[in-house]
Amino acid sequence: MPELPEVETTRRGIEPHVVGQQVTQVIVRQPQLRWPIPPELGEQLPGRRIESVERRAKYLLLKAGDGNLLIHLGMSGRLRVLPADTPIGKHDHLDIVLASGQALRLNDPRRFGAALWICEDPAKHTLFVHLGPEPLSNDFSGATLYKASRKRKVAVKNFIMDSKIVVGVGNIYASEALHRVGILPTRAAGRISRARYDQLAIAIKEVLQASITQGGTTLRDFVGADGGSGYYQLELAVYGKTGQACPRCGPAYRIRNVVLGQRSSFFCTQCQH
DNA sequence: AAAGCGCCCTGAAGGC
DNA sequence: TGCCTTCAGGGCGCTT
Repeated sequence: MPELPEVETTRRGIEPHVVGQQVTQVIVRQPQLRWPIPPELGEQLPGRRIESVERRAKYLLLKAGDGNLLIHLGMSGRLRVLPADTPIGKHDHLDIVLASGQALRLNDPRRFGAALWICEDPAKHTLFVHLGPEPLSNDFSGATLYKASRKRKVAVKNFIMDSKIVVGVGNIYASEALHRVGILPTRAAGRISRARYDQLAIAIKEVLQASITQGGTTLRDFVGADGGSGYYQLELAVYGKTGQACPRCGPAYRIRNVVLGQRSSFFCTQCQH
């Protein structure tokens, strides 16, 4: 389930293999992803040269002339660069074949991902217009969270997972960051002080950055762009640890699980308030 | 405007 | 063993 660190790791993994490459062919085997892969992708992309691979939120943008290939990995998507004649496997929905003889191959069992062709400036696209700041940028801070949260009654965990507030904070890192700073995920966003939001913003940056540094995290099925393991190496304190001892409070206190906004949330009632 | 939740999908895990 | 059910998850978009 790619979170932002996995997407960034994927971006870095594919970048050297695709930038500067001309696309020779687009092979769509299964167009029914989150949105259907548009015919324009196959019509426009061949013959173009990929100029850059950028990331905005969890979207990857491959710039090719006046258009962009947008890719979202959903929760089970993987991108790999491999020889174009590599036998296809189950759920290999899309190949972008390159002049180098390699192909960028999208595999996505659950098909929550997307591949779109965007002609306009991506920043003006409806998917991007309402996005909040990048969590690792200087545009994101405790002030961002504090200002946006006044009078908001939504649970703080849902609040920090709202892409209009800040992008790229997924379910795992939301729980982890809140535990780090001792904030209860159920607490109303509007009832948290500026000082605590300063800490929270730092914690979000820390967990995301640490995970990117580790080369991406995952629970199960992430494999890096070159096929290497992206298995989660960063120690998770609370996510998925229901019933286990809180690493901060010791064996007398157990991690609890509550569903917020239809997402499992993990926390310790002793050290989080 | 804000909040809540349905939905898209497959595979893993658990129950019987 | 095998079938069935449940759950997981990102995030758009509809409803209240």
